[in-house]
Amino acid sequence: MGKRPTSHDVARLAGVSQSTVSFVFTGREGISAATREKVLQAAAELNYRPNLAARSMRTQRTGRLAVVVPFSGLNLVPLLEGAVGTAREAGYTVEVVNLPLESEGHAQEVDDLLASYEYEGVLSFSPIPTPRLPAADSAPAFLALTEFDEEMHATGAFSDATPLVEMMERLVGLGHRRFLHIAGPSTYPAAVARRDAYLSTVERLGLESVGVVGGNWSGMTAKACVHALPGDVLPLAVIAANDILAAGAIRGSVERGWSVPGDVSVTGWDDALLSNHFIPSITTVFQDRQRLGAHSMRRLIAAIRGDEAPEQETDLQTIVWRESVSAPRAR
Amino acid sequence: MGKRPTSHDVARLAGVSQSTVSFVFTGREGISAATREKVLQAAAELNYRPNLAARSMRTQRTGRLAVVVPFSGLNLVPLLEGAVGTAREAGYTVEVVNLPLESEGHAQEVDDLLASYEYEGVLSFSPIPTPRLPAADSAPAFLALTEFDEEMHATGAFSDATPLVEMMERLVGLGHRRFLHIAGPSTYPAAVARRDAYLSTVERLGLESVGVVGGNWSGMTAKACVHALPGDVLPLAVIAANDILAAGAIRGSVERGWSVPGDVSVTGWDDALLSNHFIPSITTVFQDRQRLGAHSMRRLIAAIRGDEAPEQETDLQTIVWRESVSAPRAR
DNA sequence: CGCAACTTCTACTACGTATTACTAAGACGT
DNA sequence: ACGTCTTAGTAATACGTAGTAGAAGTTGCG
Repeated sequence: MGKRPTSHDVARLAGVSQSTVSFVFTGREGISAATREKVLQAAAELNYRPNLAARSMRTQRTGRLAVVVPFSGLNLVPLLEGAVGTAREAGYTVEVVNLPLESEGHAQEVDDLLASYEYEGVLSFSPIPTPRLPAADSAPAFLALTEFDEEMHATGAFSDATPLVEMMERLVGLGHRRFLHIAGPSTYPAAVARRDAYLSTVERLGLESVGVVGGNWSGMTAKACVHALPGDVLPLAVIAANDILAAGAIRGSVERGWSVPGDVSVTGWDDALLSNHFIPSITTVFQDRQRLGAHSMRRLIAAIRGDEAPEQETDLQTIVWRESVSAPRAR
Repeated sequence: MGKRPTSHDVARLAGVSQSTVSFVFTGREGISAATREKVLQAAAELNYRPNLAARSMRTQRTGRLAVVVPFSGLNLVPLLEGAVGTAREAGYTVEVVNLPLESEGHAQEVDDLLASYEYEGVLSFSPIPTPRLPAADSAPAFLALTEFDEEMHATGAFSDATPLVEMMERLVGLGHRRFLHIAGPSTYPAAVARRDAYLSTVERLGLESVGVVGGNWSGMTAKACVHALPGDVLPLAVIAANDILAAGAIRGSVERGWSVPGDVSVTGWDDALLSNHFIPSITTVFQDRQRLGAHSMRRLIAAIRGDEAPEQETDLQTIVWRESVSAPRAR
């Protein structure tokens, strides 16, 4: 008969009380080795697994976390991999909740998630303002990977745009003076951070900026932007917020008969799958998303347990220099 | 006091019994509109949510599904998006379990997942043999997206290699006679299916095959394979199992001074992010992974509920013709 | 008016576990 | 021999819900 065995069944078979079975499974002191062995053997024989729903009701803990994810162009797999793996090691299971960026009422949905009491913590990879927490003491921990501060500037490891500054300085060192930025959508903190870093670097180094164009993650748009440039902008350095935009920019340049990197140097971001095989291969910023995912999850779990927050990870982003960047060709 | 409200609290506030509250929330007949309204208002006031652990214990249903995922090179985001969205609409939550392809004992881990009784169903995007089910009647439903049949040939929508046949026929129509296949790892049913389709098409049409090379998803390997070709193979048509491999092959061809598509035509698979901006843009097979994910989840849920399996989706894969393919240049 | 049928609600119980309070039995010191 | 302390186990209970059996009130019909 296919009835799921309970701790009572195990107790009966082992000749002990249900309490003893429970003690064995929760690892409590004061059980003799002989009894423990008997219980474990009976449990194995019946293929017993504790009923997590019952346990959860008794302990008032669910052992479950939610990850809020904007299923969109960006590659979330490494982030998820890091987060899920870390959570599992800590004994949590992870549920994935889809929260598209475009959807109305992000904050409301996250609020609901928190208020549902079904999760001990919620980790959001969607850029959303910190939601209000439910009134209860037992409010789950919440952690957003990217958060807006009051001035809508981005914070968080994802949004660290210093590699962009470093790339621009290197380009200047190679002889570049004229720059163009192809930006991502302003709903993305990371895109905003890169745009701001671009503008402030132009300002600080006294460079010529042809403009800030774009505004979405479409390579077609990037290509169109390059086609719309005046004919006398060469040599030019294009700082794209993304490898897709960079690829579009390269395509557009080549279509106009401009050589990359001879006439136009291009940088991207994300180290997309085909970037290193692109012709020319694309200079980009590699993000260690798996490590970032794992780190975020560690922070969340520390918050749940009241532990001290783990140290911030460093070197999550590294510049990968490739063929799409060179000194401007003498004209 | 931050105590979570229960149905008893709601009942007290609404002046009814706990049973009535339960009836309202489970939508049972025989509750007057006035009473229902009173209950809902009290619940809203207390911000009451049914405790799913208690409900689950009572109903013996968890409302949870697991998705087993090989976090590896392939882009799983659309698959997950489709699957998670569909499950949510059907009232299920989805947990993500990482099961790397390389790990030992796949079947064991999936068995454990099934035997844990924590999930009503398990959907696997990892290519694994069908695991044995636990003895209980209440065994959860299991569905693997890709399954091996007894001869280790791949089945399942992912592994339908007919677009490859169609691409080869078109290439033959353009005048191609000499082919090369760059294969993926044989642990992937889809890779095996494409290799087999390649070989049988070569056979059927009496073509010349330079070989089947590769064996992983690395573009570097693909590039090396092209470099290793003899100098007199032109014109050549390269059928790569993947856009990454295709990109590597194009890179290798260009490095050897061969023009693509003039000397070498190349096809890929997956429509990777940068494929349409590649120079030349890559002819590929677009997979509607989101639709496939949603369909797989519908199948799983139908199996759980004992419903009839939904009809197989068609047109999940479509060929996208791009610049990397043309008639061989006259030599 | 009386009985049946229906509507609307309530009292009570079971689900499987973790844990508190308690008991029985030795061990130990005086 | 007696009381105390320790060890190893048991009995009993609460967690919050869904659903069964039944009660109270209302309507229908002869």
